[in-house]
Amino acid sequence: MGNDLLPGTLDMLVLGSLTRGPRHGYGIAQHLKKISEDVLDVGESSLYPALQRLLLNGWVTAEWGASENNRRARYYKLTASGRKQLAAENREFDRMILAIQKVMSCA
Amino acid sequence: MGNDLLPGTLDMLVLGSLTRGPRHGYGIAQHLKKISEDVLDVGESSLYPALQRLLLNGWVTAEWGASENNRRARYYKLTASGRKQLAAENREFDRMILAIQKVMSCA
DNA sequence: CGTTTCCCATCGTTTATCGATGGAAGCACG
DNA sequence: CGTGCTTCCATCGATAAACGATGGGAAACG
Repeated sequence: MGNDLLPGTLDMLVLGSLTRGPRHGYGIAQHLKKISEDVLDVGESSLYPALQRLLLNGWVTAEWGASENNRRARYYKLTASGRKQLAAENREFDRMILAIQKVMSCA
Repeated sequence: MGNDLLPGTLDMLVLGSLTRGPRHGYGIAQHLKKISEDVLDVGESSLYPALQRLLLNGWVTAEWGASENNRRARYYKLTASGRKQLAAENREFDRMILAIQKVMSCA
């Protein structure tokens, strides 16, 4: 039931989910859903392509490991460059939101 | 230089530009650019398809007229249904923004 | 055992936006 | 009068992002 998220924000959301430490894909999806109180519902078919992008750009690294309960899982970790990217996307996002709100509050 | 706007928000922005009265396409683009202080830069090739969508959905109507300086121009006007749509999109947008900000402020 | 939960991932489709392009009509200027 | 700038319309093809459907394997759970 949770609606589509705003396109263009997925990479930022994923990077943001990794600031507190590495997570695996499934964990990222759950984290987003939980923190947003079910507003954001990222399907895995959106998530994994996003993670591929982030890997390609060097914004995260991946490492196989074991999840809390003995299952194999691929942990994604924010790199220094990823942190910069996150900051940049955040700034840009705020800029946009502000601009949009100016328009919306009429003037 | 003004960057891409957030995808998915264009319809809302266009509808929002019409709350104060009818405008023609070119005027909408200028209005957005001006109010947002050059942050939003909607190309006409993004704008006209959007206007077509809005027409198809009955959220705006179009009427030919003359612009301030003797040029032929097509004026787009918000309908009642368009006003409802705008309100709905606004609510949804706020919901998303709030959710995203929750994620971004860590937690 | 069978089912659920966890966790990975790909493929094909859809949809939005953009860049490039084209045209016509008024205006300003030399 | 011609040239070019601004205004205003619009379409087309490419690109990229996100989604739905789908598939599979391995641990845990009853």
